[in-house]
Amino acid sequence: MTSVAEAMELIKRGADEILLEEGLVKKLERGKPLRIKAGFDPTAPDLHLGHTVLINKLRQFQELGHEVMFLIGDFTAMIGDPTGKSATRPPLTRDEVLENAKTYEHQVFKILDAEKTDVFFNSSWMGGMSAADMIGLAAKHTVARMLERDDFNKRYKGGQSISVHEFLYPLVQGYDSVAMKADVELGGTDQKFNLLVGRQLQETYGQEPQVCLTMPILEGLDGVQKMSKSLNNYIGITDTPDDMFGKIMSISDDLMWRYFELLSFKSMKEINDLRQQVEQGLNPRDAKVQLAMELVGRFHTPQDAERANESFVARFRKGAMPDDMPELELTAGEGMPIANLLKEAGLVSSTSEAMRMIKQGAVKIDGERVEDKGLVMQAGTTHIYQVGKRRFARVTLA
RNA sequence: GGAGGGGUUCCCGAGUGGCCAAAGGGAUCAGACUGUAAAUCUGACGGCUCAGCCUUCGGAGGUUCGAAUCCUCCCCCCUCCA
Repeated sequence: MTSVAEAMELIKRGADEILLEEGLVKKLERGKPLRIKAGFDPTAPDLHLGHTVLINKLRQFQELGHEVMFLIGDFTAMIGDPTGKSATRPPLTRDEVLENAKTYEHQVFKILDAEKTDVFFNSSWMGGMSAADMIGLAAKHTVARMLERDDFNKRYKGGQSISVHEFLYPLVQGYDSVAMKADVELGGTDQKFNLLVGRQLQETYGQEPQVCLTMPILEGLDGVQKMSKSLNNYIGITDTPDDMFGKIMSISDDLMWRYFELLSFKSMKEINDLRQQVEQGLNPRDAKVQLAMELVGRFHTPQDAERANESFVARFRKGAMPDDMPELELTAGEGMPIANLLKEAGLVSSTSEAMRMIKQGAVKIDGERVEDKGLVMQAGTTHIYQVGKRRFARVTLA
């Protein structure tokens, strides 16, 4: 049995803020499994490692023997979270929501134990709420308190519009905590306000208020901006083993430690030991390999991780070709100029780019650098074409 | 509804008649180097039948030998007032 102090230390790892810490200690001291809530928007089923920071924390609670409640915000998705400056989202159909939810669960259960996770949909209690109930709920909170929220406040003061329904989002999210009798709710730091509304509503409804635990937003591959698909600095959990491995190897040596803390299941002691070894001369690359192996192994298999590692070493340290690359056949007629071929094969986006790549010495055929940009490839040949270190294709001209 | 300001190449942002395919930064890509797709340095960065040509500066017209730059109309965004 883990002591309360030990549990607190685990829980605090990587956490941005715990409100209130005393509250959590008190709950833990009762020795009963706590009800841990985390809500997810069913609009974006493609998870990346940034999302998993929170899910890892859930897993930790699960390992400590608590009850994880995974909430799919199918009802709240209709409102659209006003957090940040997100634009109005198109409403989803029931089928889309269910489809997304399924993908979500599938991806999430690579981290969480499906057997020990309860999945909830907030439409199951919100859907039946009448207009009168809704007004009742709205009556529990004041405009002044809503305006305490930083982004509402800025928008209000800045003269930007706030739709009335946007005030409902935190209320509904808060009410979810009431309906689920949550002891703890997890969220990103940007969710702090919403989480606190849950606390307040629970008190209004005569429940012990939940503890709010916020997790930091993970930086993307650039190490500066938050990881997101639109910034294209993400590592998707469905990325191929090679890709995932490579992307992790591409993060800076500094950022690596942040990833270790937030993404690795290694204990902080192990991580600190590793860090010390690097300070004493261990190649940071080797530490990064460990991280890459762990994560690829988690989302694929340990064998995949092993293979990805081998192919990474072969390709980037020894300059070998990858084992599998796209194979395609193009019709050449009377031969095809190299620039067009590269474009057709999808290795470059335009013939202009192809010309540039050739000038820069980035294009190779079967490992031989191409010097002549007027080169015409004959029909009936098969070669491996390469642009840079990462783009390959085996092309047969017919 | 009224008064101002603005829309430039992926993003930010200079450019107010020719020297503009358009400064600078970011992102990206390539090369070199290396300890890695880290870091650093160098270069490229609209398209094409590629040392030549074609198309871009919110949209449509117009003025001019010549327009991102001037004129007209239209669309969109922002700020202030109501």
